[in-house]
Amino acid sequence: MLRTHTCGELRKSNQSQEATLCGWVDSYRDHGGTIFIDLRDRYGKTQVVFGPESGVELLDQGRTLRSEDVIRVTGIVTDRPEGTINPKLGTGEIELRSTALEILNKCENAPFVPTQQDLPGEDLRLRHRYLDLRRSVMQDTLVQRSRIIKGMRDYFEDNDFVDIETPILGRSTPEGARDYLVPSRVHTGSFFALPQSPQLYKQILMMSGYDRYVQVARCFRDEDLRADRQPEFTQLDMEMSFVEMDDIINMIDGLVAKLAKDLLGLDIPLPLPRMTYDEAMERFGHDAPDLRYGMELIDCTDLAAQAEFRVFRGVADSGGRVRGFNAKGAADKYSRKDIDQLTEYVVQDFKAKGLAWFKVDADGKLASPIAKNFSEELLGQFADRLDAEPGDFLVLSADQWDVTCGVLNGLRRRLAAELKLYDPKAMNFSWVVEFPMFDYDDEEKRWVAMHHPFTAPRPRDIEVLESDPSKARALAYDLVINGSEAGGGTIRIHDNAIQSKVFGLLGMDETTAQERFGFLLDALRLGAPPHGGIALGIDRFVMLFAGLENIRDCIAFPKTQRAADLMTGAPSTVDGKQLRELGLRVGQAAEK
RNA sequence: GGGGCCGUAGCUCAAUUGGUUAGAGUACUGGACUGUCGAUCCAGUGGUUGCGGGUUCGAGUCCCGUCGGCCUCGCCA
Repeated sequence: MLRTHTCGELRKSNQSQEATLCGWVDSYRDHGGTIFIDLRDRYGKTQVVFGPESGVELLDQGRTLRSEDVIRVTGIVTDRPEGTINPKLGTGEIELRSTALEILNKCENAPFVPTQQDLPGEDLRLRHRYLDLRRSVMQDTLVQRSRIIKGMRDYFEDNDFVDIETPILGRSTPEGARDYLVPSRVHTGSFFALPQSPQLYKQILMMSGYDRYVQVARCFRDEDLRADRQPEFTQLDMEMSFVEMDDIINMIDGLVAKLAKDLLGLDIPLPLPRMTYDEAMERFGHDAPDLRYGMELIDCTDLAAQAEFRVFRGVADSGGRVRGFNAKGAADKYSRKDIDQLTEYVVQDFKAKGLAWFKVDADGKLASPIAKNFSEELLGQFADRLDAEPGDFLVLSADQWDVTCGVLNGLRRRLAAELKLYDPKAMNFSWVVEFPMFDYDDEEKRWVAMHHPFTAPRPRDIEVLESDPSKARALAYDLVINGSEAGGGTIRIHDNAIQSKVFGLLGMDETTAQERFGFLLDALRLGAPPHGGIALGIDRFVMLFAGLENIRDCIAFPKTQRAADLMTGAPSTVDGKQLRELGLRVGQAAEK
């Protein structure tokens, strides 16, 4: 090693020892006859001193040092003089009196320095990621990430899971997300797909007798990005045989409790609370409700049906819903202009036609531009239903059920953030279970799997599978942390007949099913144990555990919203030769 | 594919209703200084206001297009 100690290591007990440190120049303070350098590595900072006793030559050399130079410095560990101890540094009681300096690499004209107080724009940070990753916050996050993954691996190892790798080059399936494709040179005109998840492989592993499988798996989905979504992400993927839903959930409960204890020092009572999908949508309008605050949704459709107000009655009469919630004491926090903005938000983002609202005045009466359309008695009933007290702010959405879900979930999250209704450090874990098996796709005019086509229905729903697919509920479960989906899994179908039936419901004829999933259908007739599993989004776990607001900050080399790597310039065009070898020609749209 | 915000010195930002020579902090360069730790003090360098077009006597500012970053709806089994 070029160093004897790290920059976070030296203490008073090292007094008078000779030590050699390597690191980056964090800052320098030149007083003429004395120069101070804070030398930094990922372990900490140590003050290095070049003084008169260092000699003219060394002092002049020290004077050339600038931020982010990489140096190797040897000196004597010395107690700091009275009154110059720096309590902010772990090494603040000592300093290194330099005797030799080697500049390993100068840093010239850095576009930004990791120590500057105002963070540069994110494009610059991504373009020069090596500078950004030197920031202590980024280093702490990546260390936290490493610990989370180790915690997960230890936990599953302790529970007799086997870590098995599955292929990155696999078969494309049109179901689900868009695939990233890799052309095959050997099979000209054919393509591999990068895995959206190791789903089928892990099921096959269950049929192969590895009854507890785990993998830290990289997954790829070619869909548009979000603050919490990257095209390339990492899952903690696991699968178990001879289990029921409770077994998987209990296993993950134990993991969550362990991670919360080890990393955050939190004691999480188990079992984690559960609610069904139907309950979540009814109470919160979303399948990953944020339970850190209240403002639960309340149905008022029956009251709306009695109103003269056409918007309400029309919606009630046509099978829609009128629902809302009460933002306690928020009436004076929202001006007419603010409410106009809320209205614009729900109209633009959730296809609402408008937003109904009331402020509760000092007498407990509901005040609003639309109040004149209601009898006083009916207003009183709305007030009772919504538990209205003076100063409350009530919002209501009148529309088709799915629109009211979107609108009210959006408003609930927005108001909770604006009104600071929760402690940003609070952690809330819960399960949402029994998702619908299917969603109806209006464009394709067919049923599509809500989770994936291998999901088992609740046993009692097998008979309604064909008669009324919308009623069938799945043995599916999502882990929700602070209103964010942190993982999801299902019990799988382990019966060939049911699997074929589900493929059929999804509009897949037998030939297609055989072609795409023949190997699975075969395996389901050759000794398939009941099995199920789950995948946890590791990036989101880290993000939520670290209290970060976007997923890029917990990934070393993330993509931008347009799915590009600004540092390397990926994706890029390739040589004509490479294309010819693959038998590919780029079309006009791509050339433009 | 739709909606929104942003782009001014290396970096972070300012610039009145469209009006004189586009400013500040920081970084950088030179100088002073033996105890600082956001060192301090003095002086200086630094600009195609992302790019292209338009409106105007006059555009950083208004309009259109385009590139890039972010947020979001759709999308994400």
